[in-house]
Amino acid sequence: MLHILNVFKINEAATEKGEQTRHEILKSALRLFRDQGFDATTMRDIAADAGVALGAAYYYFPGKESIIQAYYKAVQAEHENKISEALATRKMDLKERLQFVMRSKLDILENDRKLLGVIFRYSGEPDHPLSCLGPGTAESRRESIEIFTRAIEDEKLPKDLRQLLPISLWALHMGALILFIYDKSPQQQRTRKLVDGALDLTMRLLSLAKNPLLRPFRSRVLELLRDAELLPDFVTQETS
Amino acid sequence: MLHILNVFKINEAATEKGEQTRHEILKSALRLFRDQGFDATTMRDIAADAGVALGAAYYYFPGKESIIQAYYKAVQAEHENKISEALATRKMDLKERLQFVMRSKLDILENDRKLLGVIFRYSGEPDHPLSCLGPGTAESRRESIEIFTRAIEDEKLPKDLRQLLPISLWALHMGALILFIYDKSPQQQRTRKLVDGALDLTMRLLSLAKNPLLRPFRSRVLELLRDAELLPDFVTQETS
DNA sequence: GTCTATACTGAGATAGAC
DNA sequence: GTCTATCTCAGTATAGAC
Repeated sequence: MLHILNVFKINEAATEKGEQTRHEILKSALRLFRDQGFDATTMRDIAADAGVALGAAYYYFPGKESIIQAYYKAVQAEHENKISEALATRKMDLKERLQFVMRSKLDILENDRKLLGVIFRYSGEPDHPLSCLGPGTAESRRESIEIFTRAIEDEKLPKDLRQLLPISLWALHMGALILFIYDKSPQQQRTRKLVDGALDLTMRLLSLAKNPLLRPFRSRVLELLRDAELLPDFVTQETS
Repeated sequence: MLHILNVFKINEAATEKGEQTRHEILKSALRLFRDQGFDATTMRDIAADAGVALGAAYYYFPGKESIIQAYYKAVQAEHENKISEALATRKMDLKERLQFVMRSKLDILENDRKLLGVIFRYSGEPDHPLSCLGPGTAESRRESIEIFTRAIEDEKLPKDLRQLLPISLWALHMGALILFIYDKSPQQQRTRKLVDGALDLTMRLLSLAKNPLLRPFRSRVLELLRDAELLPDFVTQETS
């Protein structure tokens, strides 16, 4: 039952009073969210549990959702740490690297599948600052895609695939998170199997992509996504 | 500026007082939602606009979200009507039929892209009755997938593809709706182009699927989805 | 800048009268 | 079936202690 809060230990050590309080509030909030669910937990509960006044909670976090946002940022930070560490110490081929990226993400989120759902709450509302596909989260999304870019950067790949792959893998990863949330199988085996299988297919597709028979498809897909502005430039930048 | 409310005309004609009131509330709600957005509109606004008391609004709709649900049901009903009519009157080949299904859906939702976002609000919360992927909306989802099943039923297709295609097309359609919501291009050309292009690719892939070179992929994909319980049986039935 | 205490507002939801 | 009155509670505002 290892929880994500390890991340905050960095802050917890060398910190002034303010950061300490902020951390306490965050800790209480996450425990309550995990315990009773996001909607059932009130800001008053959180403040009470953290031993501060309601105003203090609002002083540090504009609202409940921004606490979730802080949590997800911490998740991403931990994910990046895990990956940097693994890339530095182990020798892995492409498939192993991608597997590591996917699996470690699921491992981190394992006990927080309910919290994760809140991340998707505004996915259909472009203008909401927490829309997981909107401009408000562009930076976080860019970082997330970057992880995949790094995982494939040593690979010999044609330029177009180098552009296409990270965003596709990121999309796969987002889909996996959704499935993960709905997955009632023990230890979410279903999701883990699907991710492995999908990566396996991706590997095969990659080597197949060079086949002359499939060339037209490859450029067709790229053209399509480019027209729809679904390539990274769109996803990572502000749309006005 | 043709709006979806035509659908309700069926009710509007032969109806008792109750249905009439219900319809008035729905009509007011949708107008206000379109005008000021879903969250900015209160049940009080709706009741006032419809000329009934707050309690009356709650008598007919358990809450704001259930109004959206009623709206989306009407959308689906209209979609089905349009398609039945088109299938009965015109001769279309497979691609034309699928294009018609996709395009008519976008046409119906054209002016309600903001409302549409609410449909996705609980996509990350399996237990919420309005989760667009959860058990609570299984019936509506089944109907939606059925539309695609009907659109391909006259086609000569191997059994496995017959099972795989409707759910894939439905997924494509869901993705298109998301893109549609975010699409700021005039008349949402981007989304429409993408849908056309994606269908074009689908057609090519279909004919390619018979190529011996791609056989292993086909069965691999199917196996993968089956293991992940992502084929219709999962999506349309209750999960306990 | 950090935090407490308290009170207010607005909105979703419900109970019970008619 | 419909209305009025009321409840609850998230979020805000504020005034002031340190």
